Amino acid sequence: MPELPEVETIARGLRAALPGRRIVGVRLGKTDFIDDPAAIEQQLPGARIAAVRRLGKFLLLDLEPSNGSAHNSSLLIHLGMTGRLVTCDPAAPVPLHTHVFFALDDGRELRYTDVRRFGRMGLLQDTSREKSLDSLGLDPLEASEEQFIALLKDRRARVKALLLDQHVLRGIGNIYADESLWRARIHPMRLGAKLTVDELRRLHRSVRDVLNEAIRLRGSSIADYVDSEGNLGGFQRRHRVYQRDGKKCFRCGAKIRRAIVAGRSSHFCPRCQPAPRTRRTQT
DNA sequence: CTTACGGCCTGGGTGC
DNA sequence: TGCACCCAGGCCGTAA
Repeated sequence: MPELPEVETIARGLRAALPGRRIVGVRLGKTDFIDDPAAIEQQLPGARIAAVRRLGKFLLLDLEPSNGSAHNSSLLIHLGMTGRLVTCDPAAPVPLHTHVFFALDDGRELRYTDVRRFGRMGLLQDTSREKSLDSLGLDPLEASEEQFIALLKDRRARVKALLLDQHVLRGIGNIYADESLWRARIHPMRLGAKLTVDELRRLHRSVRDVLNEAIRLRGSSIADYVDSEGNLGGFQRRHRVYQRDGKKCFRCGAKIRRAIVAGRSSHFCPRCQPAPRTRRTQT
C-alpha cells in the first residue's frame, strides 16, 4: 500500500522523468475514480509538467498550460491501495487494470494502473485553496519534537488512530504506524493523552527512523507497490511486526499478535508493547 | 468539537 | 471446478 515512503519514492522517480515534459495525448479507460474526466481530456494535452510534489500520500503534478501564462493547475493523484504510476515505453505491454495513459513529448508514456480503483485523480485549478489538501496535518518528517508532542498529548483517541489520521500527521498508513509503535514500544491501543513525554519522544524518533529507512530502501512491496519504473521496494524485508502475527518478536521472542484497533488490523508484540490497563479490551 | 463505529467502494486471494 | 467471504485505505454519516 502506498504510504509516505512509497509515494516519496515514486515522486523522486517522476522528478527525474517528468519536469519539463509536455503531455501530448491523453487516453482514459474506466473513469469512475476520476473527478472530472472530461476536464483532464481537454486541458492536459499541450500542458507542460513544471514540477512533481508530494503532500502526505498525495502526488501533485504542477502544470503550465500551453498558451502562455494563464492559470496554472495541478493534477492530483492518490494511489489508494493498489494504484501504480509508471513511466515506460508506449510499446510496453499494458498491464490489466491500466486506466490512464499520458503520452509525453519525449516519446515515453506515463500510465496509471489500479486494480481496485480506490485511488483518486483530479484536476485542481487552484492548489492553494484545495480544501482536501489544506486540512492535512504536518508532514511527520518535518514536524519537530515539540510539534509532534503537541499533536498527540491532549488527544483521547488511541495512538494508532491518531497516527493514521491524515489530519493529524499526513502520510502514515497501517504499515508504518505498526512498525513505528513497535520500535517505540507503545501499544496501539494506548490513548494519546496517556502517553508519557518520554514515550512521545520515542514515538517521534521511531516514526522518523522508520520512514527514513523505508525511503532509503524505496518503500515496502507487499502485493502491488512498485516505483515509477516498475521496480519493487525493499523495506518489506525489514518489517518487524506488520503481517508477522504468530511469529517471534525480533526484540523479545514473544509471539506477535494481531488485533483490530481503530478499525484497522494492528500488529504488535504483547510483551514489548504492554497493553493499557484501564480499558477492558484484552490483548 | 471529539471520538467510535459501520458501511461503502472493488476484486484478488483464500479456504472449503 | 466453483463460490462465498475476507480484507485493504479513505471517507462519510450517525450516534454518543
